[in-house]
Amino acid sequence: MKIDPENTAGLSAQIAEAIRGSIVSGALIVDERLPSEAELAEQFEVSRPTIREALKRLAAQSLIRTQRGAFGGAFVNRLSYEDARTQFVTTSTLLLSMNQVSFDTACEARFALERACAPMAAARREPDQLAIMRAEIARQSEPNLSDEAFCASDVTFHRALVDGAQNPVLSYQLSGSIEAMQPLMNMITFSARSRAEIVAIHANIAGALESRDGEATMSHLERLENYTKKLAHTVMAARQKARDGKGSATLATGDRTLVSQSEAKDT
Amino acid sequence: MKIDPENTAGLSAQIAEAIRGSIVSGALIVDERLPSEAELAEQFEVSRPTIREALKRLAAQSLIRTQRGAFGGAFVNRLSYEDARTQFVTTSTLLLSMNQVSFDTACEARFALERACAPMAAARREPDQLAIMRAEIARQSEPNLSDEAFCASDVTFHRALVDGAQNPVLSYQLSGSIEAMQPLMNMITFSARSRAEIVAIHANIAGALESRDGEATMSHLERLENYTKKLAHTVMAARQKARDGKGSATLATGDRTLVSQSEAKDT
DNA sequence: AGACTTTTAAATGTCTGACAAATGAAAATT
DNA sequence: AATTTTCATTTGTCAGACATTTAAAAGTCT
Repeated sequence: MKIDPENTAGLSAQIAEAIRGSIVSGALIVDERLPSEAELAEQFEVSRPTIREALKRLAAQSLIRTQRGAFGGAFVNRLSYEDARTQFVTTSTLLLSMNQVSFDTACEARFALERACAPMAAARREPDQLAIMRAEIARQSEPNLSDEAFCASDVTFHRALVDGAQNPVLSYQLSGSIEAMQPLMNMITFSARSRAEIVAIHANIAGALESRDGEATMSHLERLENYTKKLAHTVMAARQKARDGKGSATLATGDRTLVSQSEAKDT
Repeated sequence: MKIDPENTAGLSAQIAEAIRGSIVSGALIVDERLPSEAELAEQFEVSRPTIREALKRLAAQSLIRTQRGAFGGAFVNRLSYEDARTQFVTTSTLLLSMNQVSFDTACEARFALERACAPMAAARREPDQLAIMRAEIARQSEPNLSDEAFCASDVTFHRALVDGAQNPVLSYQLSGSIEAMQPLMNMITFSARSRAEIVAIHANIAGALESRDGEATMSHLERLENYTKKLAHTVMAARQKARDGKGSATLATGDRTLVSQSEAKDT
């Protein structure tokens, strides 16, 4: 593990990379304690603040955790599904909000992934997941529910569906993907009419899962995808009209992202 | 944006979180320059090293980039698909290597996701993707190819398939997922016999995509999944036998992960 | 002897102050 | 007018110091 002081990348970045390599390669195993900051500073021949910056980089990625006090220090973290999911959600959310991803593209990806686990969920779902889905359907039927709460319930519903596949790796990816789309979904204002339609499809999905019918689950999901896209298009068309009204020229195609974007200044 | 000095989370973590919030909420837009470290230190009423640690945390997640010199500073980064993918791959790789994920579970997730984009790839694939797949099939047929090179070619092949769906969000997730599984795949030693089998299935897949047959693509992918699992089980059974030979008692089920694991010391 | 309290050493968290290096803008020079 | 030099700004790094936390070790009392 040697460091090049001339490298423009910066010492702390190089050191972080070196330690990350040791973790990935298995030289440092889970729960193993790293040398103290003072020792690391000596090893890498840099100062303690530099080491600390490197460690903070690793901590930001949940690769290590630190503990104060005697016999404290930095320890290799066991990356939990929850930690991984959180990171995935923040990354995906930012990706969607900063890259002018069209609503259709994001929506298509999300439902393609969700359909992927429909057959597995139909085959393996347990009463728990069905119960959650039924409960969320009931909540979504309440008339006094805010749009945000409706969307949050939607996320819980679909997460239960994904969890029904009983595959933690799939759950990690899909629930992250679904959650990352929530800000986009929150842009849609749901009328009583559209809510009823969505709840009906949700009920279809729950029913298909109950009777362990994977094919039906997939086709209902497809209907839901198309309906969601249609709703989004309606919202965007309305906004487009409002924008046209105040005279500013904007994109004519209705399939751009809903979130407001800063002008893309490519570096 | 106020900070609580009494919070046990640590000042730099709180400050990083505050700035992250400003970025996610849109208060800070892409390519906007943050105040200088000295100014931030004054605003948050902490010292510059503390601010620096916070900024390094954000830099580790590609949320900001820094530039030295006059009119330099920290700038909000536009998160690119490539950056997001890289982060996703490292996170997923670590997750798989540190959580005793069974090979079957990871394999099942990977192929479920890949099948999800098969219909879209069949409908939209362009000559480019087909050309890449044919080229990789040719490479995989070379007899003098190392196992690692064979796996790398495998990744390229499947990535082309995924890219065929023409959905960048899907590509970001799936190619990341496929790449994260490579270390597990590298554990398998491919005999000439098994390579021939895999190449044949790959050819089937390419053919199905060429004729835009989504159903056939999916069924070939399913065959490939089952064959991959079978291969892994054979390898694991052999290792199990070797381990039994030297007398150490281990798990009897053959579906545990291939990678060596440290004992799980739950915190 | 055993249980409880106090001490203590090690480690991280933070601060102050300083210097080096890079960088672009403005000023000076040709 | 073009080029070079100067210069202020900002990040990168360092050194040393003190505060705070923590668990082990030593001490004390019953």
